[in-house]
Amino acid sequence: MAPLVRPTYAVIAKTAGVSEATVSRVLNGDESVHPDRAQRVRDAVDDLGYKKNRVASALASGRTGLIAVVIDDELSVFSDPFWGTVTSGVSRVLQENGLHTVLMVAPVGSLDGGVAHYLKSGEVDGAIFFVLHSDALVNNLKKQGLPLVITGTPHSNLDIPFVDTDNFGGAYAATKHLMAQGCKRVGIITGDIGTTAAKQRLDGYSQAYRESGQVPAKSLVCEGDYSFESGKKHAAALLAKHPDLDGIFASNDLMAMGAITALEQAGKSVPNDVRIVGFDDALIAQTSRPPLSTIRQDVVALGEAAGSLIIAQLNGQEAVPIILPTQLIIRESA
Amino acid sequence: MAPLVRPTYAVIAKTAGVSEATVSRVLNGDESVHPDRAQRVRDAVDDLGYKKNRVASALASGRTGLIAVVIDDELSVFSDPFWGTVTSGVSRVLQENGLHTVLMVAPVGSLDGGVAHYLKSGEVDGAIFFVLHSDALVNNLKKQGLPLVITGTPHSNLDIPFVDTDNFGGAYAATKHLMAQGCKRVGIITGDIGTTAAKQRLDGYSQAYRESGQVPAKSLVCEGDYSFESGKKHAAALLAKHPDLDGIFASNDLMAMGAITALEQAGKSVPNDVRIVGFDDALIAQTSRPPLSTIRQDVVALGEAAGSLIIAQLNGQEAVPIILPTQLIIRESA
DNA sequence: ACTACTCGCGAAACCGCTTTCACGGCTTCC
DNA sequence: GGAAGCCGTGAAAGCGGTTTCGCGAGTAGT
Repeated sequence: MAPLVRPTYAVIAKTAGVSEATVSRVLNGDESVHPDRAQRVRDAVDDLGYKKNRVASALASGRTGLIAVVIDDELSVFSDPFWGTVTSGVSRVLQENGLHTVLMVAPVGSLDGGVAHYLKSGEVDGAIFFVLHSDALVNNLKKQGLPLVITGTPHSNLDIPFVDTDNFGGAYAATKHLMAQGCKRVGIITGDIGTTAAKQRLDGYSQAYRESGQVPAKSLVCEGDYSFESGKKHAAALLAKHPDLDGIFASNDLMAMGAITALEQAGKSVPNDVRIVGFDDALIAQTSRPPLSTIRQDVVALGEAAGSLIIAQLNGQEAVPIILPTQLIIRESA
Repeated sequence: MAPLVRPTYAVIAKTAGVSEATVSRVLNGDESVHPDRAQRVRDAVDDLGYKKNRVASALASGRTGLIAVVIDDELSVFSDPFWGTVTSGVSRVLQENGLHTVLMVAPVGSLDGGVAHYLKSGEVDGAIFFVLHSDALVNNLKKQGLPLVITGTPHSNLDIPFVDTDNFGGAYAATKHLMAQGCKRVGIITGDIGTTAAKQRLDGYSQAYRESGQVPAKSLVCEGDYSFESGKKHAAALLAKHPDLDGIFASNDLMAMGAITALEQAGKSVPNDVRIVGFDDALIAQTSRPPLSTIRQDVVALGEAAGSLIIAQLNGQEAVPIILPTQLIIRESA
């Protein structure tokens, strides 16, 4: 069993017959130590079951081994499995690299709030921002030289590395698929158009539409809010405005399901009368009736990419934005 | 703007005209400092925009202000919004108390793995375990005096405070409700019976059944695995065995939805022929068709309770298990 | 053979905060 | 009036690593 008091460098140094400085060198991979002495140190470490005290190490070196994952929002964000899944991806990559994930779920608010202070206090070696409501804090942190990563394409050009799903490409593929199935009049229910993801998906839809030789009517575009209810409401509205509607691309699966509900209530059959494609490939896409055709994004990979960008920065490597590909999943709704 | 180099006690002490010891006392709420000097210190802190270096503080005091949330499983756990939601509850409570959440998603494995080492290394002031596969590690940590909390009732009596939902009461209420609606033959699709939660829900069902003057037939009990597919499969099997089946209590909403699908495929109407109640009140319960009657558990509150139990222990207070009540939500499926 | 470097290694300063310990000044009690 | 006790305070010793600096030995250059 492990000893009650954990050994320190002093003990290692004595049993290995070297100085504490040498112990530190060996444990930090300094090559300049003679192999024999290095081995003696390693033996002592093993014998004593030594584990470095990361706090002391952090104080001396200025590196804490902690990366903050900041979710600038209320708790509700986490009830969506999306962010939880991204977080697990982040966590895994960091853990593999000896780093740990500190979770901060809170409205970030001002530059002076608790979260801001924590990030500035040097307690973390880097930060990953999920939902970004204001650029002020990240700009400030960037100036302080803190390695940062943003998930989702930022609105403005922040010159901070980010990771994102290929929203444009996914929406483009979804719309193309609908048209390939023979749809002539395809509506879109977007997400909050204030977010870049929603905007990019709309752009992908528009592009595919134009390539079919038509211009999407303004009235075919509805701005939803990613909720089931909004999908339902806008699908009903679309149908009312366009009785010949035969396709809908919804910016997420939940709205797609709302749309299915609305259409069936209106006596339309999915996919016979109207075809529907969602986005995300969430769990509900499979349990939906009919099972939902959708654009799969690899959410864990998104988190892993974010983690790897942080690590790249810590290693002084260049960190360039990462855009992950999507995949069209064809089920029964389209 | 904040100064480039952060001030230290030395600076505060000099500008306030006191010793560093006094600065420390003031900043840690020691009452014994003369009010005037204390105020001078506070003024200096404000003027200089001082923020305590928590790493140095941690080294000196032995308290890191970090609480680990350990999920002893693969990443997949997080694709279920359940744990993400619990985590956000934990995070919020801790943050309010000046503590931070360190997320560890990994198979804990042996007593010697990375997670185990981290927890033993004194880098965290406490740990909250979510999915617990083995008692060995927690027992070990408990012996070391680390404040611990477990979510979910442990199998064995570990004498470690835990938080849980009133699984028994919820299942009891669900079954009672079905019977009150006139159901005579009610099946149950449980979760993995190896988990205490699944067992408790089964017990609640059995108890309600018995109080109706009947004994639930063995063949009315199916062991599922919380997946949509398993709900579908077992509902079909139940119906095959019991053509007079008129009610199903499913241990979670996803299985309840699977059951609805199976029943409708078998030509049964929900709720007219068979009534169904789920458990969780997940998002999908509302979007289900028909909308699912279910047992709501307050998942955020579960996390908050876990956080508060950790805090209680840190304050030297007694930490007793917390069981959170459930609520019957009546929609259309029963 | 003598200076000039290099190289491995240990002594010691240092990271910034906490906490013990002891001291000077007061009050309290016989 | 003197011993005893209390209180607020500062000096200084840690906490357990990391890192600078310089020394002595070994190698090389002339």
